[in-house]
Formats: sequence, C-alpha cells, structure tokens
Amino acid sequence: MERQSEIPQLLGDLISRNSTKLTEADTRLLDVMMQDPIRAAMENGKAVSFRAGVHPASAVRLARRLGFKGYPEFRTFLQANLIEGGGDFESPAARMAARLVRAEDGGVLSSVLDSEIAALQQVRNAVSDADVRGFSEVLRDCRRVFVFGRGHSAALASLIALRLNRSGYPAVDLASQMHLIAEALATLGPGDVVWLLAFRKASPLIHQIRKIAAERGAKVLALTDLLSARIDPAPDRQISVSRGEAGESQSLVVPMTIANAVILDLAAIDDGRSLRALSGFKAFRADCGLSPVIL
Amino acid sequence: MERQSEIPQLLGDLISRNSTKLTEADTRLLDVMMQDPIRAAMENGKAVSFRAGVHPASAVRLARRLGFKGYPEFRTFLQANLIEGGGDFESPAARMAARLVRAEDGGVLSSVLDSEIAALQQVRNAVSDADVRGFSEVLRDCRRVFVFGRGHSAALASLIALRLNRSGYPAVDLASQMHLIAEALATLGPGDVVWLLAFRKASPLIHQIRKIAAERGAKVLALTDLLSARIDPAPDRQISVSRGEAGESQSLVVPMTIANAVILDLAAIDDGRSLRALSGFKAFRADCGLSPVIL
DNA sequence: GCGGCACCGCAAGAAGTAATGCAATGGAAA
DNA sequence: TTTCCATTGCATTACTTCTTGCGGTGCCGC
Repeated sequence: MERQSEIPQLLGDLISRNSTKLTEADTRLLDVMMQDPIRAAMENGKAVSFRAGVHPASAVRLARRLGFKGYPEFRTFLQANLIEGGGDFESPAARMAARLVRAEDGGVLSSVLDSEIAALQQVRNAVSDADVRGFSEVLRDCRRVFVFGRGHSAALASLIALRLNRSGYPAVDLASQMHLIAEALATLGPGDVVWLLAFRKASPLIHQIRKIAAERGAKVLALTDLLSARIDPAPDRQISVSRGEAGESQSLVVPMTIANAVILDLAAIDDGRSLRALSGFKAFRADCGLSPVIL
Repeated sequence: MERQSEIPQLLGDLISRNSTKLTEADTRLLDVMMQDPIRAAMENGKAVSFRAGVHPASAVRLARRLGFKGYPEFRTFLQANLIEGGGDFESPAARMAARLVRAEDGGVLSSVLDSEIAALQQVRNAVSDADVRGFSEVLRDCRRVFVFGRGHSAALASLIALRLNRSGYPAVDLASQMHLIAEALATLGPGDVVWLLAFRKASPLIHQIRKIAAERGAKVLALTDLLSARIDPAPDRQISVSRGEAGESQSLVVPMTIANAVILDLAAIDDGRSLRALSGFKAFRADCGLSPVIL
C-alpha cells in the first residue's frame, strides 16, 4: 500500500488531495468532521453519519475513497492526528522511548529529571483546578488542621504543617507527635480538618484516623496515589494522582507540587489572611530577640 | 438512575467517590486512563485493558462498579468530560487561549506545574552527572551520615535520612534530634559525612556545623541554592541550584529531585548494598511481628 | 489449616458496528 | 428520449466489541 509512504499529516491535506473525487455525502461528512474533529475522532461511523444526515454506508465509502481500508482505520488516523498535533501529548510509548534513549547516553540525573517532568505533566490531566480549590476552601473554613502521613509521606506532612502554620492556619503534623496522637485526636471535632497523605500503601493508621474523624464530624482531605485511594468512608475531598510509570517511583515531587498549589490557592481566596500571617512571621523572626541559631 | 443528577465532573472525583470498592485490576486500569485520558476516551475497552495488562472483562466490571450500565457508557462519560471540561486537546492555538483564560481566573495548578517543570529543566544545565556521582561516592565510602536542614529543608532532611537508612546507610536527621545535636556532633570524626541543606537563608547553625565537621575531619556535602552557596570553608562537594523563578518559590522539588538522583546513583555504584538493604527492609517489615499500625 | 469470600481470567453468547450486494434516483451524453 | 454512469440508501452479512456465567486462585478470619 503506497499510502504508507505519504500519509497526509492533516485531515485538510487529505481532503485537498482527493477533493476531485468527493461526492455530496462525502462533503457533508467532512464538514461535520472539520467542525468538531474531537468528536469525530471519538464517535463511530454510525454516529458521525447520523450527525451529517447521511447513511452510515457513506461514511465507510468516504473512508475507502480517501485511501483507508475501512472506516475504523480512518478514525484511527483522525485520532493519531489529534494526539500528535496536541503538543504536550506525545504518546506514552514515544515518551518512554525518548526516556530510554536519553537514559542510555545520559546518567542517572537526566533520567530522573525526565521521569519527574513527565509525572508533573500528567498531573495536568489528572487534577483540576477545582480539585485544588476544593482543598483550599476546606482549609480556609476550618479551625485547625491535622496533617498525617507515614514513611516518606511523613516528610511531606511536616512540610505541609510548617507552611500552613506560617500562613496563619494552626496545623499539627501528627506523625511527629505520635506520642501525643491520642490526645490530639481526642479533641477532634467539627471545624477541624484532617489531611491524610498515603502513597503506595495506606497505613492502617490512616483508616483508623479517618474513622475517628468521621465519628467526630471533622472534615477529611486525602492526597493519595491510586494504590492508596481506598479510604472508607470516602474523604470529603480527595485528590488521587497516578503513581506514574511502572517503576517504583519513590518520589514525592508530584504530591508536594499539588500541596504547594493548594497552599498557594489558599492565599488567593482567604482575603489576605495567608499573606498577613506570612509577613507577620517574617517580622517576628527579624526582631523577636531569639538567637538566629534557633531560627 | 439517580447518578444522572450528580454526575461527577471529573474522573478523579468519580474515583474518590468509589475508592473503597476498587480492586487491583481497577487500579491498573484507572492508572492507565489517568496517564492519558485522551487515548482512554478514544480507545475501546479491549485496547485500554490491554495497555493496563488486565483482561477486557475487568474494564467492563470497573465501568459497572463506577455506576455505569456498561463500558460504552463509561467511555461516553470520559469523552464528554474531555470535550466540555478539558479542552485538553483542541488545536494548539485554542489550547493556549484556554490556558490563558484559566491562568487569569486563577488556575493556580497549571502555573505551579509550569514553574516546577521549568525549574527542573534548568537543572540539566546547572548540575552534571559528575556532581551527582561526587555525592554518591562520598556517601558510599562513609561510615555514618548526618543530614541537616532547617525550616523547609528540615522536611527534605528527614526524607533523605529515611531513604539512606532504608538503603543501608546509617543516617541521622539532625534537625529532628535538636536536643541531641551536641551529642551527635561530639562523636563526629573522619569517615563521617555531614549533608547540609540550605535554601534562601543559610541558618547560622549550618556554618557552625560545617566548622565542627572541618575540625574533626568529617566530609561535608552541601545541597544549596545560589543564595546560600557561601559556606566557609568550602564543602568537599557542593551542588548549587536555582530553585526556580525569582518569585518566592518555596518549593523543594528541585533539591528533592537531586537528592533522589544521588540516592539512585548510590545504588548503582555500591555493588548491591542499597538493593540488598532495601529488600531486607521489605522482608523485615513483612514478618517482623510488629503491628502494621506502627509501621 | 480450613472454610468463606472476593477477585481475576477465560470463553461462549449477546449486542453493536462495519462492510457489501442490490435496487432506486438523478443527471449527463448519445 | 433513451442509455449509461455515478451515487445514495436499504438490507443482509461479516466482523468486532461487550457482557456474563463459570472455575481457579489467593487472602483473611476462624
């Protein structure tokens, strides 16, 4: 099949090449397709031809006329066009291949960078601004925050608690207070928020804490990967991100970035509370009289 | 079907709503879908399940578990989500416009992602594989590691210490042991390594610790940004990176990624020591008899 | 260690989609 | 006007995709 050697890169190209032999029905079909290429690439021949007001058989014949073996092959072409042309959306396979090539000639660093960047790119698809806003709204309206994570997530939990405190939101890192955890949970009530972090394996403690929060009417935020997404009862707000490539990514880059976005968004919706607290903290540190060694 | 009155606007939403009943196969499928929602919306159940490495039947069952009548209805939902909400793959121009609109009305997430990705890209120019290797070699040949960071860096320090320990390198996070810091430093000697972390403002403690390490013949690694790069006397190895735009990027993404690269590189040059320790740790956790609540 | 339970893959059957032979319509040339 | 040809729509056939009952397997609680 010589078409392979000269696959038109665009639908428009393809049309102009064959414009002489196009019929009335073909035109109607292509018109509909050009108006909404996304739908065209997703729908099946029957649906497209219905929208074009022609018989499904015409869609098949158009595909063949354009040089494809059948309609499915035509649709595959449309899809490939969209995905490739889409800029950020290389196919995962292509991305993986690129990474392997780079990993071969480069060292560890560039391959780590590649995989972190790819993971961050994927966040665009997996997490919406509404998700972030959901978290920040809950935080804005709460009295106290308890952050909890075990293992690697513990580091992230302490960072989140630190940043929330500096933004004027009373936050406690439960993991660093394990010996006081019962006391902390005992005072939990409506108006409090528990922010859970779980990756790769949700600690049983996570579930117990979630249960206690439910009983006491505290809200629950959960930032997890898909492996740890099962929390019962479901958190009030949850953001689940892909755990990335098959490789055991130990990285906290993605969740940390999401947490950063939440805290930044919080500052955008709390009428200056965060900003005031931050500058207050700065001033305090400057002239509190404490030794700089301690700070 | 009452689902119609409350159709979740996003796949993520839908996952968190049903997160409790998701199975292993479901997770694999959703993972693949989240990584490339466009493909997922276009492909049929068979293709998606193949990419996820599960049986097509699992795709159907996932769809039903999520509340759809069957897989086709699930795919229709995915498509609808993309068309109205995402705009993730309109023409490049349209996408750019959409991004601007989103950024204007507060799309914090994507701007955070952009700046983190840009910061990671810069690392390629600022840090070489030789720098990474320099760190990992020092770590490989040392007896003990002391990691130190204040403020935000403290979270990173604890993460580094945790990972080094799991890799079989005795490491202590000094910041979490502030009350014992004198005792720890008192035993410092040749063969020990101090890994310093400093960003935006090097704590005076950093300099004192560096001085003590010099007197006692311990090696010093420093991971800093350019503002905190002046440590006297100079560390044995130092990596200085820009943490992103001039804006007050509080993010630890860049240093964390470099630390990850170092630890990964360490595993590549220590003849299996890291790998053995990691699998040893895994085995220990599995049958040490300790309550999983603690771990 | 033994039942009970949930999950997964398999494979047969059901549903839906695509392809093709055939007849009807409409237009152009003889 | 008649004939021929292209194109469309319909209906049937062929094919792909989806669904579902069944048996094997692993895990948890007893």
